[in-house]
Amino acid sequence: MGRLQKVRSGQTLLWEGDGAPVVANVLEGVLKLVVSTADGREQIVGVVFPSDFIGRPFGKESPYSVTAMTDAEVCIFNRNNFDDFASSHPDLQQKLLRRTLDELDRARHWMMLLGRKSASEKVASFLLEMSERLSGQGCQSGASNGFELPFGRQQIADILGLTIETTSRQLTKMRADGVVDLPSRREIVINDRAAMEDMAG
Amino acid sequence: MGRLQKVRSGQTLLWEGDGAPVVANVLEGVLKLVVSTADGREQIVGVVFPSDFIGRPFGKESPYSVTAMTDAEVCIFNRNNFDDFASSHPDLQQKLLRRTLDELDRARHWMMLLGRKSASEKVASFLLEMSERLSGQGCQSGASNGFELPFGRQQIADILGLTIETTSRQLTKMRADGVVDLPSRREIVINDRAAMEDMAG
DNA sequence: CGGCGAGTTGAACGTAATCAATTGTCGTGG
DNA sequence: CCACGACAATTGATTACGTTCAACTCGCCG
Repeated sequence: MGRLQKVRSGQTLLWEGDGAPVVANVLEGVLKLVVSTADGREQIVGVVFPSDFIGRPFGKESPYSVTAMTDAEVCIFNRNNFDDFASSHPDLQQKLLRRTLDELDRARHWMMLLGRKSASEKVASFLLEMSERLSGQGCQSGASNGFELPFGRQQIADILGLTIETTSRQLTKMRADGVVDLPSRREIVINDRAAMEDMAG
Repeated sequence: MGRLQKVRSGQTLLWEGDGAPVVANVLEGVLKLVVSTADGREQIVGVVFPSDFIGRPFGKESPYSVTAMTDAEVCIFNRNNFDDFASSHPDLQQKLLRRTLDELDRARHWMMLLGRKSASEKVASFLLEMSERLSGQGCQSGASNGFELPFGRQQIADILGLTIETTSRQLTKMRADGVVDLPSRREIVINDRAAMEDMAG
């Protein structure tokens, strides 16, 4: 019933406003959910990791684009089939409900960040959340202090509602203050977690 | 099984971070969902109207406060009872899932507003959305051009991630430009909907 | 070595925040 | 009915933060 599909980094799986004929499960890789304005500004409204769910069951059209940030692998279902299947499988539906409620909590928490936090607070909050979510993935459990981000500066900016320059400046400053190390473009090492948590507001 | 409860304007039903022992249905009035920082900044992450749902099924603690913005009336359920009941009633669960998915879409759309829109775009978007949501409530169907907001300037600011001063200035400017009328504190009349939609970005 | 894209750094600008004062509105009591 | 007080909203002046525009650096691959 599900179809395995490989997606290359940068490739878009679903387009904002399109009729969304599919839902999917992420097996491998990281994808982003993006909302855009007419004049090209972008806001990333969600980041999807393996075992997470993609698409909009019971809906007409996709409210956002879904694009791979790394090479990825997803298991695709026809939406109508899936809707029917879900309707007749309460246990699946409950699982889906729980996930959706979690996503909603996360989104609302993020709204506070976008609406009320300063640039430095945004970056600090972001690094802490990524440290948590990525270490769930990685080898050891618990939040490890070093991790590799699956995306570049521009994408961090699109998540935080900042420009790439401001994002870069904040990271540079954190490094200067000794709060983090930046061994390579996409690697982050949190030196002083307590200081970071203070900064996050 | 449900218990009717009246709530006075300003009264808080659920506190952020508290164990949330209840869920509820709104019968009458308007409530807000609020997330706060340690230093007192507030962001409204949701506005709840009659027939909408409140609370966090299948969760430990409430991720936000719920406060009445007007006198209100809600139907309260014990959360554990509700969870059990939902688990054994797939139709209810599906309804809840649909609602939650809708809320998630709305929240994500709002993230774009908070992260990427200018003050004037925010206010315009806000007025258009309220025009839609409130006219569903009111007498006639379709979006009517005049409506009464259930909240004051500070609360609009807390929804848009702005200060009260900026919000006020934007409204004044829109009135000066003839796009809206402001017959009283809480009344809005949209004169030029097309212009408003342009402004919304 | 050269060229390209991603990232960093710098300087000037602009938007919204902040601080402060004034106006307006509503409810209460004289 | 009007005067008053309390609170909400508006308006003004100034500041600060993040954006914008531009130049430059770094790492990587041909």
